Amino acid sequence: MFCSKACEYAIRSMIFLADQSQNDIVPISKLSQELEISFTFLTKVLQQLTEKGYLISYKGAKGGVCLGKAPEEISLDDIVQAVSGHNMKSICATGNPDCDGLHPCPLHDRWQPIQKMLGDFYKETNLENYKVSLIDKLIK
Amino acid sequence: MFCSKACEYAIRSMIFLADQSQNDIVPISKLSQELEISFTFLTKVLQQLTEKGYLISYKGAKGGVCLGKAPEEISLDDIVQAVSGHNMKSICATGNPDCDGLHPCPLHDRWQPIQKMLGDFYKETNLENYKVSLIDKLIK
DNA sequence: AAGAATAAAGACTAATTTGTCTTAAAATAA
DNA sequence: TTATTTTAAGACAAATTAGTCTTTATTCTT
Ligand code: FES
Ligand code: FES
Repeated sequence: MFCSKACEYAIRSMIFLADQSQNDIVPISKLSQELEISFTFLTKVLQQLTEKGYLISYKGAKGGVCLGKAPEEISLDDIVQAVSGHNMKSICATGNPDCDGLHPCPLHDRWQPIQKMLGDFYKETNLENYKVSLIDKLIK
Repeated sequence: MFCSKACEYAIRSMIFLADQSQNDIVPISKLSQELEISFTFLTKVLQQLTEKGYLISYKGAKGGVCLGKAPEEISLDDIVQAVSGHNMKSICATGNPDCDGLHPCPLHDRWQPIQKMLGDFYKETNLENYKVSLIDKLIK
């Protein structure tokens, strides 16, 4: 819905890897089993993350992938951008390609605060803090 | 991004119609010109809104479409649902088909407040109040 | 009654996304 | 070295979405 299937698979895979207590090397076959995603398709999706440095891949026996950066250095927005080529920063509710306020669509004023929170969520959520609910954050 | 092109076209068309001072009958050809959307494609999209009663269509010379209900009776969520068949109420950030809290994905806790605001936005925004910014609403 | 304007409907095409299959390349294990 | 395990890469197929084209039915105008 918000992003493509490919994006969703990427996010789920990255979270799975972040959940490994050590930054272990996990074969994509295992990821595909655990997350119930087609192995060959997942391989292609994760290649895009490897290209951008968010994953490191190892060929051969005992090979697989592991996080390429510290968990707090990888945001959901990074993942979305790597896989789908655009971020969640300027999404217009009516499909305007640039929701920048210069050429606002009729929904712009009302949509903007929602859009802002959405963009912040993707940018500020990373593989370290994704477990912390935003409500907890407000309580503290 | 959030919805399909068809959805975006539907929302833009409905807002255009709501902006007519009277609830005039507007030919789809005019909508397609003003909004720069393919005429034949737009015709098919708007047919779905006519089926659900959100539009009334008139064939023949001087024909066209007009709103089928009072503007405040038509929410963005109604439009999305009519055209794409699903609403914005339970959207999981990782593609989980039912984001209901029973089978939460790893992002659920953190995502939920955002999801709530998003759902409320689509449900509470209608063709009458879409111009009112949510910031204004808070100030009052 | 005849012609023009308009939505409806259905078959078709094009583009994009999703997914499969096969082969190659690299690394480990025996 | 040879076999096995794994990612990489590219061609292909299937599904979904977007868009076109043509015909029909309806309504207004003259
Ligand atoms: S231009 Fe549409 S929401 Fe900003
Ligand atoms: S199940 Fe994924 S956000 Fe609720």
